[in-house]
Formats: sequence, structure tokens, C-alpha cells
Amino acid sequence: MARTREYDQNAVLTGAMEAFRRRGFGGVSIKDLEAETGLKAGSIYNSFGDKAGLFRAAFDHYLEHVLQERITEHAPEAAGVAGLRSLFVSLLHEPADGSLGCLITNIAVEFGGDAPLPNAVFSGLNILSRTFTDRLAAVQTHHAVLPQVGAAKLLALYQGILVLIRAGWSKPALENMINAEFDQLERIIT
Amino acid sequence: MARTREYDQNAVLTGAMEAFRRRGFGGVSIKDLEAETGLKAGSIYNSFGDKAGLFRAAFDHYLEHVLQERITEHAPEAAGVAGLRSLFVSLLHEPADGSLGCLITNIAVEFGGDAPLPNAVFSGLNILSRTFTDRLAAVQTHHAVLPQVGAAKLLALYQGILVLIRAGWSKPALENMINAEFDQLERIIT
DNA sequence: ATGATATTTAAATGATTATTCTAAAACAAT
DNA sequence: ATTGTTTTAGAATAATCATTTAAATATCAT
Repeated sequence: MARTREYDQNAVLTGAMEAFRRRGFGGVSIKDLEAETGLKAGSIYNSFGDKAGLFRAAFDHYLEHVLQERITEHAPEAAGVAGLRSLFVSLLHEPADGSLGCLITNIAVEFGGDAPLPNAVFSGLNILSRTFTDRLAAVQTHHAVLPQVGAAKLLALYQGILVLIRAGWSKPALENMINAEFDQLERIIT
Repeated sequence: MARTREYDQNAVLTGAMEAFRRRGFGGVSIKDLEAETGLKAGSIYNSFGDKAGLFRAAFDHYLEHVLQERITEHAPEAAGVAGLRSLFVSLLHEPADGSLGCLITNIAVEFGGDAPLPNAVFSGLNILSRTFTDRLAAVQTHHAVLPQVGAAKLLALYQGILVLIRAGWSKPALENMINAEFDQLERIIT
């Protein structure tokens, strides 16, 4: 039988994920990944095939352990539209040293010029879109726009907020904006 | 006296700008820039100092000849809030072969992790923010949110739309969303 | 036309890139 | 303990990167 793996798969993926979130796919070298994962290049290639393979694994890890968990924590079905507000506000809480960033946003921008987008970008956007649509559909009234249309707006707003955070835009201004938007939304649906 | 410059400064900046819009700063090599500008590497370094120098010049060119002209065309002061709607819809018209992209959005995302942002990112966001604030302030009523808050929302929406275009999101869906948003906005202010 | 000066070109440089290879070390079952 | 297999570690590779250098070329004022 073979030697057992020494490293902690979860820690490796988390380290790689953080690097990719901060600096994008092209901005992270194998050497960087060695530093952030603790693995040597040989082990990375042995375990993940190539840089893109590790990236895909890290992106899946992001969807499962960052995005999904964030939704579960802030905006579960029972929390309704108020949960969506909490989800949006949670985006503003970032580490002091630069923006960690959202892989969906960042990779859509980095690859969207001509390179084919990783499937995880679509998966991520669909997870968000479905969450928004579901929460809006649950409280729909005849005064409001269709849930799909409202969800598209929230999706754009969500991505835009992440861009503005990345650009260093004032967080209090963003929080006021989010609250005004959800105040208005809740006024319409009640 | 010296030899005169052979190349067309405007064409050079346009070529470099398009490359940077599509593939970001890190995604464009000097070789790419040679192909897209027609200049040889030596001339690029002679004229712009280094890659970052050409990038700065191309970004300034973008603000002046793409962003400002787009605002002038679609959303001059006289056009009011209806002009803003036209500005947003204009974002959806892109070339068939991949997304050209907005330098402000793309560079904010690419550099926002830890690298310092070029000043042009702030300039661009401020140009947009001021335009939105001004148009909203001109029609403000007591029913609406403060112009600064409404402008922050439009700014986030604007950036988010650009991300979603980059991600290949359905353009008709985005257009419906934009129209619903401005229908609601115009309903409030009249 | 000539001299002074800039621009252009192409080759050279050194750093960094992703990836592969090789040998050493670690483990599990026998 | 020995065997078989896998993970490691580090060196080696070949490509590409931004940048510099030096020579050739082109232009303008005289």
C-alpha cells in the first residue's frame, strides 16, 4: 500500500482559494501557491494535474464553503427578504489588509474578455440568482416587479457592490445604499 | 532638429486601450501591445517609459474618449433621468466576439486585492457618481432617497451590469431589469 | 547636402513563468 | 524487515515576461 497524504486537503484548498480571490488566476504563480498551500510544486501537479486543476478545486471549495455558507448563515429560506439585506451587508465586512474578493466577480471579469469562463462562475451566479428569486417570489405582491426581474437587479447590485468594495469605495456609503434599497423593497411588498 | 514621430498617437492609445479592456493589465504582454499598437517594444519604452506608462495613457484615453463621450452622447444634463436610462442600456451593445469591458470595473477588480489602484479608477468612478448625483438632484422630490444614496445605487448597478455582461448573462434580462428600475425611478420622481 | 537628434528596429538580457523529471523519503501490507 | 507504491523535495527545462542596449534609419534646421 501507498504512503498516506501528509497535507490537509481542506487547508490546501483554503490557502489556494484565498490567493486566487485576492489576486486572480493570472496573478498567482505556482511559487505563490507553494507558499499559500504549504505544498511543493511537484505535489501540486501530482494532486491536481496543473494550476488550472487546483484553481477549479479551489473555486468549487469557494462555492461550497464560502458562498453557500454565507447564504445559509444570512439568508436561509425562513429569513425572507430581511435575510437578503443581511447577506448584502455581510459583504462589507472584509479584512483590513486589502479586499479578499468574490471569485465569481473577479473571475468573470478576468476571463470574460475572450477566455472561456469556468463553469463555477455560472454555478455561482445561478446560486445567487435562485436565492434572490425564491425570496422575492415568497413575498410577491401585485405592486412589485416580477421576481426574476427583481432578482436580476439584486444580482447586478450584489456584483457591483463587490466591485466598489474592491475599488475602496466608502463602506458606510454602501451600507446606506443597501439599507435604502431594502427599505424601499420591504415597503413595496408589505 | 529631430525626427518626427511616425505613428498616430491616437491609434496607438486606442489599440492599447482595447487590449487592456479585454484582457486586463496582467493579461496583455509587450508583444501583444506591439501587435495592437503597431509600435515595436523599443518605441513603446521610448514613448511611454514602460508598460505601466502606456497603460496609464491608455486609461486616460479611455476616460476621455470612451466614458466621457458616452455620457455626453446618452446622458447630457438636458436629458435628465431618461438620459441615465439610455446610458445604462448602451452598455449592453457590445461586439459579438467577447466583451470589450470597462477599464474602471476590470482594473478595480484586478488591482483591488492588494496592489494600489491607478488614480484613473477613482477618477472614473467619480465621473459616474457625479453624473448620477447631478441628474437625480435635478429632479428630487420628497418621496425619493437622497441623490447621493440614489447615485451610489446606480453606481453599483452600473458596475454590476458590466460584471454580468462579462459573465455572459442574458442581455434581454439585463435590459428588462434596467427598464424596470428606471420605470420605478421615474414613477417616484414625477 | 550636412549635422544634430529622435525614432525605429532587432537582438540580447535576466527574471519569472508553468511544468517535468529524478531521486529520496515515508508509509502500508505482507 | 522487505516490497511496492506514493508522496515529497529540489533541480532542470523551455517558454515567456518586461526591459535594455546598440545599431540603423529617418527627419528637420541649417
